[in-house]
Amino acid sequence: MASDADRNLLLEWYRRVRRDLPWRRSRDPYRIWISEIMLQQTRVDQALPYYERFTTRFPDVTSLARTDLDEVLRLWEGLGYYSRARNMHKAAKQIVEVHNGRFPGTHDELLSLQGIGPYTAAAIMSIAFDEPWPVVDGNVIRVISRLYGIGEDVRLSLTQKQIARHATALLDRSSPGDFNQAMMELGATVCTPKAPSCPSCPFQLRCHAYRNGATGKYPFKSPAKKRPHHQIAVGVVRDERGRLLIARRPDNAMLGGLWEFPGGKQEDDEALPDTVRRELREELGVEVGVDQMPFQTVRHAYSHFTITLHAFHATLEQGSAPPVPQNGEPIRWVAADELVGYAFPKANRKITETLMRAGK
DNA sequence: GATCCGTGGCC
DNA sequence: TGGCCAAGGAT
Repeated sequence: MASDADRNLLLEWYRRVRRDLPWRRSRDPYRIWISEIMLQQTRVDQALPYYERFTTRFPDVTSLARTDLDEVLRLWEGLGYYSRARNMHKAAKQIVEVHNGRFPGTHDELLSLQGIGPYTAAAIMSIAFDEPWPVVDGNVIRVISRLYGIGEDVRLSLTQKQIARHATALLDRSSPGDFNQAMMELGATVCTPKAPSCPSCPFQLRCHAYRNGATGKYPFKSPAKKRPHHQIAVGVVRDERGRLLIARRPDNAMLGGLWEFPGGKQEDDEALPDTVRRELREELGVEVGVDQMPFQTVRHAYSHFTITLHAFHATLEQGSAPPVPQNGEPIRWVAADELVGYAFPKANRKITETLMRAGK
């Protein structure tokens, strides 16, 4: 199936057209690791500015390990999938404690690190250490399913194993790093999900999908379930000094470690101000007065549901107990111009931007 | 195996 | 506009 001719076609193409990306200017496994984590489910253009800021602030694994998670999350804010940042911080500590700060160089050692799975371990082994481990990411799945005409559902692990066997057979064992990056570069820039640029593809003439005029049929992916929509109401509680109440989300939760305005999901037949009162009573043990109408409404799409977020001004009622978080996580009263110092998820950040403008 | 986990760009 | 997609991993 795979031949030296195939490998050479791809490598020649890659060495001719490859993008000049910052992580391609280094063989430092630490920097390769940072880039691979950031690029998980994330486009190059979105990751680029984060990579620059992150590697400037944390030039080595030791500096990352000794920094508070809150500061790491602040640098990660907006990039999404925040468990990546929490896991990376934990892995940095593992590397310092278990490996004396030297980045591990075996596949098993990499897999034992938090946040490193089969893809990332293979990527680091091949790119940073020149070891022949094939990567199988979304790009490789798409390229190989078209190249060999694999029509089974790529959501199935059996299909992915089949594709992994092809990737192993095709891998150039003398330049595994370039080969893996070439496969991904091809998927990202030529063999794209929609309207692939087949005339500029090194595999055009040997591609099963192209020869059958069927690039749109590969890869086959079974339909996704549609995402539910929720109404969310939050309270922006202001004290007598004008400070605002924010709460930190638990590390093991969605958006874990980020800060937010307290609130929650609207129940059936519940007015939104009542949602705010109920949620703040449940979460913080306080009684609050809430505006009748929200001062801002934000629509937002998460990975598996969508929300409409309604933000209400609120104040503690006379005689209310002070806020005490029932989940044991920190809360804080902060001035509007201090909100930049905390990591907020996107929908909440839109609220803070309004408040900071109003605070000027 | 199925589900959870963010955000931005694209059509 | 709504759904799809992006260099996946953990549970």
